[in-house]
Amino acid sequence: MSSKDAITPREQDYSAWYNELIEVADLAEHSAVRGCMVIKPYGYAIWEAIQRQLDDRIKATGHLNAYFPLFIPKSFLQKEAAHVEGFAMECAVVTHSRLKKGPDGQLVPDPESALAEELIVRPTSETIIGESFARWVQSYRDLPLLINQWANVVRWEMRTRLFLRTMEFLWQEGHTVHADFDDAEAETSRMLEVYREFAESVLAMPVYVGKKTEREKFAGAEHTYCIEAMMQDRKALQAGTSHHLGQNFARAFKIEYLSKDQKQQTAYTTSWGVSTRLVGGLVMTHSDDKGLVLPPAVAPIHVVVIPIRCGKPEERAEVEAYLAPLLKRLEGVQFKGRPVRVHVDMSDQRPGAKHFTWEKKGVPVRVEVGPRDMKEGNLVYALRTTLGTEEGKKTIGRDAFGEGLVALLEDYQRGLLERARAFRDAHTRDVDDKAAFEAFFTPKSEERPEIHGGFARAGWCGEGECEAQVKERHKVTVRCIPFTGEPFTGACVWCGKPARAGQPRVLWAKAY
RNA sequence: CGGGCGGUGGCGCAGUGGUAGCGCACGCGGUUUGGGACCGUGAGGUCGGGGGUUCGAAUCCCCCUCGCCCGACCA
Repeated sequence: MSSKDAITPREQDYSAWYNELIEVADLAEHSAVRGCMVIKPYGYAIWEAIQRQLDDRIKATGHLNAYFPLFIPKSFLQKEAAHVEGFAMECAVVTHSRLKKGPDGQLVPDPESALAEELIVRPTSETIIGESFARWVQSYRDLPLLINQWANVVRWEMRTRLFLRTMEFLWQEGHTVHADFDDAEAETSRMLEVYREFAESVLAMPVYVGKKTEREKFAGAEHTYCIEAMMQDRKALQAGTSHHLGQNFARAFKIEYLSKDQKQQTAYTTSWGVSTRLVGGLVMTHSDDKGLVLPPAVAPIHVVVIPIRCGKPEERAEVEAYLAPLLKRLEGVQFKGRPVRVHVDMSDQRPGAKHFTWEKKGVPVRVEVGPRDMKEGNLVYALRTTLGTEEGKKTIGRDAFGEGLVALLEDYQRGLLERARAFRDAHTRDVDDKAAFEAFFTPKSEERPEIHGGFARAGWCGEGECEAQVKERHKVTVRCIPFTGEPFTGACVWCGKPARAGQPRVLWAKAY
């Protein structure tokens, strides 16, 4: 693909579109290390925006940040049976502490430096943190213990995709300790709600909330709650998880406290996380065939100004003088608690080329300033996506633009959420008949196998066997058992036995 | 980890045994500038890595590696 060409349209090949978009928007690239990515400055700025705003919420709910080691002694991982079972297949293992020159001059691990106990590069930190928590928690007065860490983790994946699944990824992982089950349960729910609100108000990504099935829950958890988003190819993306770990890790690591009535009690723990995968979700929720589309809340740049003429020093000076009152006006102006970010593109590309560049990078508002506008006290602006309203550029007074910018960004942010919600709702359907269920998930065309119905709400008996068969046959899984919805009294869509009592229709979908 | 397809300048590609090329991007000079400018002139590649066959390998053979797609696994 030459840089002059447009990217592959979504209709033609959704995967190719995704990969090319990440390249042309300059978000990330493959590294020399298989399965690992380099997050480029523009992509990292999006992650930083996510971090900042989520970190604010994590702190607002009483959590403190801390940092634990990258390396986990193998014996720690082994202490929780289900946990080690779940992660054993994808662990990077450190076996030696130094290199030496081998017979052929190549560096090899020095056999004499073999570690007495091998170290695992953390795939998640429940165990290493559990070991600390056991010492930190002594009394009921130490509870609840509410900790979060921002970190990288490694899971040795066989098949990777930029942002969606890489061997190393960045995330936050909250780890908390509570006196009893109910308090841990409240925490698990509270943080899921933080994620839901964050996804919708910051990422403009509508999500379904619910509980994972036994098959899909976190290795070592009592139960797992999740937020699930629908991508434009109608597949589900697990965008965040919150786990009630019960006493599983507390028992394994002896996280115990003396209660008010002088009894030694085993604590209850939770963990919850979201990762750089959200950036991939963001891309697949909003972007179009022209490139990235970003909600202003996470856009590294809110407004890019494209001067029509700025080749000569006197032209630049004129543009700068014209923009000065606007930039001054916007100083200190905030959107979603962060300064409004304006970039003036004085590079020597032609105006059209600048439009294409910034359009691909998803900047919400592009502003043109030309000789005509400067004469008339105006500027011309265009939104990255018009969201179905009237197309094209609008002329507005320079000062009026400054006045109205925050409202413009707010409308745009809301518009993206509404559009995504409408798309999701249009492709989420109650399906009660097995034949209809199968038809729903059967691609309409060989050429575009990814296009299928979307999310189906359907009855489920609750048996893992049914789930397994559906996955085998249609690559469809239960994404979650929604918290809301009428208890469903009909049959399991697959086996025909009665749906599990008191449970609503569950959410079935193909997933990333 | 299995199957398929790929790796030639930053990007996209041509080149099937005989002097490594093209387009875009890039540097310099100039003319331009309201949706991807044009002219002139330059720079840039031990052809993914290693081994083999050959007088000679980007090209043929073997091994490795990385990427993409499909499976199994997974945030």
